[in-house]
Amino acid sequence: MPDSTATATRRDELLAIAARLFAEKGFKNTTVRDIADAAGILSGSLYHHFDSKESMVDEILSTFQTELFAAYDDVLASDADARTKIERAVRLSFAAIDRHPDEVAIFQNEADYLGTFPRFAYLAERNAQSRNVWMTLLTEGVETGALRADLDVTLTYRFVRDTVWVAVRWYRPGGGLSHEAIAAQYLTILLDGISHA
Amino acid sequence: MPDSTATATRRDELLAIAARLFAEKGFKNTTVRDIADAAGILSGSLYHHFDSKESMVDEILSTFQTELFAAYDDVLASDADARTKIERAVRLSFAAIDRHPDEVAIFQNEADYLGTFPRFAYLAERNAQSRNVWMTLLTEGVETGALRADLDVTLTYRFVRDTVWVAVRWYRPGGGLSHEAIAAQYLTILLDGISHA
DNA sequence: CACCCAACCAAGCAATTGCTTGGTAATGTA
DNA sequence: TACATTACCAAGCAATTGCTTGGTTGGGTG
Repeated sequence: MPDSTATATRRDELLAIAARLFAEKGFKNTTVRDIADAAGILSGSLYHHFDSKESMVDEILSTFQTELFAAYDDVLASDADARTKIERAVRLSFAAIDRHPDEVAIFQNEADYLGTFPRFAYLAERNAQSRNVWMTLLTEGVETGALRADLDVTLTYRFVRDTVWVAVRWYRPGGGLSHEAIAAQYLTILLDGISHA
Repeated sequence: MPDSTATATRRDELLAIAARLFAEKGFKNTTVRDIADAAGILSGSLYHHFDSKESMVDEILSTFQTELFAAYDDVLASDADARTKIERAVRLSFAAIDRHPDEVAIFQNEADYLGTFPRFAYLAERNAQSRNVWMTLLTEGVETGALRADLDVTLTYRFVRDTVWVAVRWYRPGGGLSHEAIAAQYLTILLDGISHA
């Protein structure tokens, strides 16, 4: 029996190495020789596993997005109240940063640029999908009275989206602060503000 | 008398063009030919005005940082109360995004990478300086009772810093929302939260 | 009129880039 | 033993990159 696990494992190893470098230095700024060096092989050998450097990023991003949006759909489909769903969506985002920091960083840093190529058109679609999720949750929150009535929902959406994901810039898995603790603190600030009650 | 104004003007034009491209596509991803094309000249002609592509970013970033931190120092030195100073610092940041969107974007996107080169060591220093400003303001806010006593000041600093600057990703000067309006909305969320009172 | 100089062109070079080609070593499988 | 497959190497090519060099132009200045 051919060990398809070992095959997939080596590929996944290389993908993980590439993801780390793309996240650290940027996609364009990472050469195939950088990736190969980090993996202990020659650059040409990468092309035994992948078609192109572009297809590496493509696979990294699309795999991650699929997983992430499945989780969002779960929250949307649940029958909890608006506030609970918002809290779950926030916590789930910080958990994603914890589990896939490189993927989140790549998406944050490169999506705008990569999105200009037809191949990465799905990035814009996912972005619209994410917007729908948050706008739905926030609108429901205002309508049910869980959130302030005078909220600019669009602006709040941007605020929440940006603040949650930008944490990938400083959060390091295994550091002093767990992603759950950060999510909790963030939710406190978001929901109740930093001002003295 | 040689017209030193015209000289400086052409240089500034070229710098502005480079800044726009660096902000749009990234530093590494923008070629000197891109810049020259956008300016209507040949790539080699850029080297009549600048030493290198690197020195262009350098000048763009250092000029902006000098202006920005002068404004922060103003706020810090004022004798207003903590909450007023925080509000002024926030408003001033959104004003900076309004006046220098390209420079802010470049700093946000490239500072981490450029900071690894000795030439751009000042970026890390400025970063530390910015941290000092915010930590001072927030700590003073907690001590004077303007802010909640249970705040994680370091975490709050990161949230404030990130949220303010990340707005450069979607804010467009001259759009429907003024930077003052955005700052006001943001301050409402930050200080009082989005939850129903 | 002779000259100056800022701004630019034309041409190209050396380094780096993504990627290709033909081959090899190791580990299985029939 | 013959064959297949996976993972890799060695060498190099074509395109792109930042930058250099020597020369030209055109609006001023003395």
